[in-house]
Amino acid sequence: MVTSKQVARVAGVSRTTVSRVLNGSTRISPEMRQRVHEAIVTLGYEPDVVAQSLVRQRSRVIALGLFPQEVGLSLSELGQTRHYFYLDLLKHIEQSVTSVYYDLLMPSRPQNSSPEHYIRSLRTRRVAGSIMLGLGPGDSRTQGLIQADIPSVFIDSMGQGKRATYVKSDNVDGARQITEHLLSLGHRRIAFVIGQTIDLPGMERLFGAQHALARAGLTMDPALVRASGWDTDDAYEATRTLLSEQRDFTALVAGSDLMAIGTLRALYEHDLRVPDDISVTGFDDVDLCRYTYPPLTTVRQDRIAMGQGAVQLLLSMIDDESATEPSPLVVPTRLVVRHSTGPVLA
Amino acid sequence: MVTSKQVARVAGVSRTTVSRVLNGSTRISPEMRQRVHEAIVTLGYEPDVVAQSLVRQRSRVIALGLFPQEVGLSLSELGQTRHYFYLDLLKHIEQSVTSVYYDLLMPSRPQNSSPEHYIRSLRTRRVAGSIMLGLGPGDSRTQGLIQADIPSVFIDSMGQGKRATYVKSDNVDGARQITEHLLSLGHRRIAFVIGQTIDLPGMERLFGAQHALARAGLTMDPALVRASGWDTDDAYEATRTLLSEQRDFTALVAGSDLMAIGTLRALYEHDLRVPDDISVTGFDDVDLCRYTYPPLTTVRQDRIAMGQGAVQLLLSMIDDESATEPSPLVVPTRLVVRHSTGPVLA
DNA sequence: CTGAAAGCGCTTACAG
DNA sequence: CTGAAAGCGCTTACAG
Repeated sequence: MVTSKQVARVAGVSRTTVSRVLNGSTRISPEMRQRVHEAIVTLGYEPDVVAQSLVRQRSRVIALGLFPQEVGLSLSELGQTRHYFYLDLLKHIEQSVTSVYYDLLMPSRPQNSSPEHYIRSLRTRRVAGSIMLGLGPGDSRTQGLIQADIPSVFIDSMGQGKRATYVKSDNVDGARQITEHLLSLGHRRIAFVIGQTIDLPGMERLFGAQHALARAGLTMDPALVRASGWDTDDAYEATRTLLSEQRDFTALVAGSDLMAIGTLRALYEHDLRVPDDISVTGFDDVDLCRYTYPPLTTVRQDRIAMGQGAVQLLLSMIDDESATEPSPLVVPTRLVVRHSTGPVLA
Repeated sequence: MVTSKQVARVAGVSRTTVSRVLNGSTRISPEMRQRVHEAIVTLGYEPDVVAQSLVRQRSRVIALGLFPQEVGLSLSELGQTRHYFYLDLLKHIEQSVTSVYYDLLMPSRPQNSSPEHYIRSLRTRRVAGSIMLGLGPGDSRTQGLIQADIPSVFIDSMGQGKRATYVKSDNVDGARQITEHLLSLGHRRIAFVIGQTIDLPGMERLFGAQHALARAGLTMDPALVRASGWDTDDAYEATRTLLSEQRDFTALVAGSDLMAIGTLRALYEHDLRVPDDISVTGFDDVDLCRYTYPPLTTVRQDRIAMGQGAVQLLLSMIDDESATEPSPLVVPTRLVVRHSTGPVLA
């Protein structure tokens, strides 16, 4: 490999000067700068990032932590329906990270991974920061990260500390909007097939719905609420069970779009038509929404704002050592009305 | 951070000894080993991987390259239906990589990425090797990698060199099996909605089908062959077009399971029943196959063997500098008969 | 504006 | 079996 030493020799300067040119230091005579640049091109030099990481005590790498998990596998779960939205979000994260020339790392995680262990492994890799996507509420990694000095941003789970903050959609407002949409269509008996109530999005969406109901002078009927899990299949099963137990509702709010897909299938199998017999709503606004039958009324999460915002926050923490505790970013959501919802037919 | 120097001091030995204990050198007295271990535990020491990488001239990191792409984004496309199978495969790759304590890296790639540029960026990162998944036939990265000294294995695209090899399913045989299955059910007019003919899996599957037909004394009718692209939607559109032009076929071979899903939808919209009116087959055997209606007859790709095999090959190249040119791994495929295929009804 | 020297945290011949 | 010294390829005070 070409080293800075060789560049220095060819350019007839010291390695110090080469380094300075590379790092855009001022106080370099144009002539030196010129000579060094020529040598760099001639030799096809590119600095060794490992050496840079060592001396700077920090690499240009951002660790990615995904989902609740025991075994430490990050990509394993990505194909699951419950993570469909995150796949899309990940794209924007990667885009932002890549545009500032950081790499994304999936650290291998040992089995016996205590919080300390996890932190230590990030530290020995000298990662500049970490982005944690969709962790569960009691994830051991959160513990360590919020008190460590490694900048980190959590998406869809809460983590706050001197060098940690989080990003999330305004789930409460989104759920409120969509529930109000149903109420305005005349629905009064509304079923809720939600993901889980212990994680952040699940909790908030439930809360938002309750809020909307309360405003309308209604309360949520516990018999119409099912915390099924976030997969398409979970929602499918839960909807079937719900239908077998009672079917006096005119609308069903699913916890996500992919869940709504499961719900739709269960309804069709029961010969119920959407939206004529029952209105159905999703959450997320993934691309598939346009392909369901009928196209899904849902709440759009602004993944661009979320992804870019998360990276932005992270970079500002990385660059500003002395930063004050960064405040969380709450991204607005927006109701998208398609054809899976309609007025109550007397 | 705790350094080996501190460990040495606490244990009352030299850093050399600490290093030797860590790297499992023999020729260490049990007593020394004991003392060092104690110090390590006491201090919670873990070696700095960046420093290790520098001195060893190699990091414990494997770069991941995914899909044909201009912009250098790896995760962006993962959600597309055409990559559904790869998501599953990726899981096994990660599992294998992680079990030997390597990290997976998605290097950020600059826009003007020439082959040399790509190689240089891997080199300055000191990656131990790279796994390239589903690249297109003329990918610029392949060029560089096959002549570079960075060990690399290509999955589903061909790349061979002194330090490069590839892994793929036996697509030819799989396509042959499934075509013969249809032939044995009495089908003679068989349509093919295939992904693309320029990439490796597409080419091989087409070839296998032709082979089976030829054996039966038949030839492929060009009017019944559509190279649509690999997405569900592509297959959906292609099937619609096909049906609008001619419908004198009794079976349809889709290029993948996800494509078969698109095909099924198009057939239903034309009021054709599967398998009574038309038999349909997929390829891959993804989990969704059991959820389609009817469950899909398909060819199973052994993703475990592919993933583990790829990592195995890579590690053997990494560990054995002087290795001879490694031979490619071709993983057997297996016909899985479900309910989307049936005999021709007179 | 420029360079010699020290140092980042490790490993590895080389001596003993 | 053990350690002092050199070195991996950079950057960064410190002098000048």
